[in-house]
Amino acid sequence: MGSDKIIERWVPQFRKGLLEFIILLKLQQGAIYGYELAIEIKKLTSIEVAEGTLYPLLNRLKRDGLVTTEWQTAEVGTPRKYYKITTLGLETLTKMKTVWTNTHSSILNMVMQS
Amino acid sequence: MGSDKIIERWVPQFRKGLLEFIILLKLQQGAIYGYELAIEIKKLTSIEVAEGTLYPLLNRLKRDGLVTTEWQTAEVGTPRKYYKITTLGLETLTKMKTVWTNTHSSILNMVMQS
DNA sequence: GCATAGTACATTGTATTGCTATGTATATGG
DNA sequence: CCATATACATAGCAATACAATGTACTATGC
Repeated sequence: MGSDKIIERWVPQFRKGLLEFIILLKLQQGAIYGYELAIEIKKLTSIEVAEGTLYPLLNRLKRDGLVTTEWQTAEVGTPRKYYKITTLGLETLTKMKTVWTNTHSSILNMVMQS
Repeated sequence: MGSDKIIERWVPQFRKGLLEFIILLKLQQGAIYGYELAIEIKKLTSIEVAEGTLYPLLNRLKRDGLVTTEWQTAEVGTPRKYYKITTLGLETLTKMKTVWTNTHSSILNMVMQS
C-alpha cells in the first residue's frame, strides 16, 4: 500500500476534533447557517465537510450549549437555521486555542530535531 | 456543563490521528521500544498515551508497513520490542508534515481574523 | 410547463480509533 | 513476600467522520 492511500485514511482521523475547533473559530466572526458554513470552511481550509458530518456536529455543539440556533425565513428561498456562538462556546474556544498552540509548538520542536 | 468538561472530552478527539504523526516524528530520530516511546511522548508533548492506545496503534503502523519491529533481549530485564521506521513510513511522514503545515496556517488565519 | 441543478436541513449505518480495564511476565526495593 | 516499576498485549466501549439517502424548496434554461 502506497503512502497516498495511507494519508487518505489518516486525514479524516486527523480532522477529528479539529472540525469543532474550526467551526467555533468561524462562528466567532458572526452567526452563520450550516450550508454557508460548509462552503466557508472549504474556502478557508480546503477541508470538504460532508453534510452528514456537519449537521450532527452542529447539533452536538447545540446540545452542549456552545451554540444557539434561530430559524430565519425570507420572502424567497429555503428557511435557514442560523448558528450563533454562546459565552460557553467562546470560553471553550479560548481553551481550544491554548491546546492547539501548545500542541503546535511541541510538534514544531520534534520537526526541528529531525 | 462547564467548558472544562467539554475540553476534557474534546482533547482525546483532537489527538486522534495526531498520535500517529507524533510517533512517526519520534521514530524518525531512531528506533525505540513502546514503553520508552510513551515516556518520550509525554516528555515532549505533555500527552499521556495510555498503553491500550499505544500498542494497538504501533501494530497498525506495522500492519501498514510504516514500521518494522525487532525483539531485543538483554541479560537483565524484560525483552523489548524495538520499532523502526521504514521508507514508506518516512514517505508518509513527509506528507503528514505538509498536511499539518497547511492546516496550521489555515487555522492561524482564522485566529487572526477574530 | 418542466427538467435539471442548486440550496438547505436531516438521519441511518459503518468503520476507525482512543481509552479504560484487565491480564501476563519479569525485576527490584523494603 | 509484597508493592512498585518495567514491558507488552487484548477485549470492550464510546465518540465521530463519512457515504448514502431522503425531504423540500428555488432558480435557470429550454
